[in-house]
Amino acid sequence: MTDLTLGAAHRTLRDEVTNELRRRILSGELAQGERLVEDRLAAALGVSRNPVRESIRVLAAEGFIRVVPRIGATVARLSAEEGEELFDVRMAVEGLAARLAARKRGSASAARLRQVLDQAKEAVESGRLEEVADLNTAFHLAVGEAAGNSYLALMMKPMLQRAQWIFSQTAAVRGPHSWQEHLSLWEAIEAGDEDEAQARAVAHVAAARRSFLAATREPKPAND
Amino acid sequence: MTDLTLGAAHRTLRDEVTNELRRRILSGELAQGERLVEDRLAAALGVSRNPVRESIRVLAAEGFIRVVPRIGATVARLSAEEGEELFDVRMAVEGLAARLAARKRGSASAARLRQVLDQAKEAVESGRLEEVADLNTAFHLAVGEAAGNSYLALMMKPMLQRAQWIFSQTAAVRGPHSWQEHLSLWEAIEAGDEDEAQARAVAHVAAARRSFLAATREPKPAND
DNA sequence: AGATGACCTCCTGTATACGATTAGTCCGAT
DNA sequence: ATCGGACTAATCGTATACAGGAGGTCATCT
Repeated sequence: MTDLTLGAAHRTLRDEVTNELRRRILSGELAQGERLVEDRLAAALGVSRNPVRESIRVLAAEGFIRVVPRIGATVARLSAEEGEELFDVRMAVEGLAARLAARKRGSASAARLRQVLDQAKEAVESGRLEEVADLNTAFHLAVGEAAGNSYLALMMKPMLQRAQWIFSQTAAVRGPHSWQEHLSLWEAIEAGDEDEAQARAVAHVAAARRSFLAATREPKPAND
Repeated sequence: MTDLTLGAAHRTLRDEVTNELRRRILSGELAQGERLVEDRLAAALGVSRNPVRESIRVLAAEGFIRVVPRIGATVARLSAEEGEELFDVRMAVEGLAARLAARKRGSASAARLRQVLDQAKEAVESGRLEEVADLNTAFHLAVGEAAGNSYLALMMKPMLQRAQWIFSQTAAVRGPHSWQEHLSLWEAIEAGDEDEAQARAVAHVAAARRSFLAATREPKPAND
């Protein structure tokens, strides 16, 4: 490992493995219910079992992996109900995040919102769809960070990744329509209108829920 | 390890270590900012470093531990602001939990609520204060589980433990008064009154916040 | 043929070993 | 006396080793 990262900025193998496994789960490369055999993952990633094991514990705490003692780890299974349930949590949490972000408008992290919006606009227009999904999550998380509540942001990260996972599974990409709602939410936050920001955040999640339900009820995904 | 636990019910060392470390953090035996040296913890608990390392990752994901690569782990520090911030999150999340629990009244997990209430009443009357704190967390978590939303319950567990941690640090035990509010919340849930259940849950957290603020503003804790 | 039991393989759980980096300490030079 | 640099101890990051449980397979018995 001739690696030039210095000091605390060093990225350990366990972090790289965690991010890579999470990415593979979110993208569907690792399917729901698939076994995660430590030896094989370690060999595939070119590391020993230890970093893999530590990653598995973290991803289990985040709810992406199910671990049974002495049996092993599998990618979690997400029933349709569990998918739908998440939206209730999101409405409560993201509504709060939007309200607090509006209250704190103009903070440094609020600028990040505009930045993500611009990146997303560009990605949508270029048709880079996988990137759009990541930026979608990034925007929602940026709202959480703009709220200036550290635990809220800590908690939202796995929640939003789980949401991204659900959408990647159901192939219900909302794309451009979704970004107009983001823009609208951003305006309310910038205006410092707490009630409106919360309402728009909740409405946005509710719209995502409808899109999810349409996609799961019918074979053909609603691609609005 | 001549240990008779069978099958999936087996408790691994990492689980035991995780629970023990979490307990020590919540109780204050491990102070904020204290270094967690893997070797020493392993020796103190009579295990090797591996279970300890895996525990550290989990507790870091839950927000109780801060890890800096190549430097080590320390018990997280909680500023007064961070403590206060948590209450905003709790009001949003626990309000939702109470509403959903009221919607689902009569489910199997709703019976658990009554059970915890009874245990707590007994513990309060016997003056077993440490147990009361644990039961307090257990009650709030039981509301989360009665909501019938798996991710909500998953998310609430570390959140409530964090709340318990904060209270143990500030020595702001609310005791009996708190349990009357619990009883009142339980009644609203049992009655299936969603609005009232949410309102009472939010009010309960708001009262806890006031108690927390009073305890942090003044040296002498408000012990209502 | 179906059921039962022994064996065997795979894999997890745990421990130990070693390399690398950090931070503290001591010494010398200015 | 203070600053800088080299040495050293402490401790993390990673790899490897080994024991024991879980599940499958095959043969044998009924």
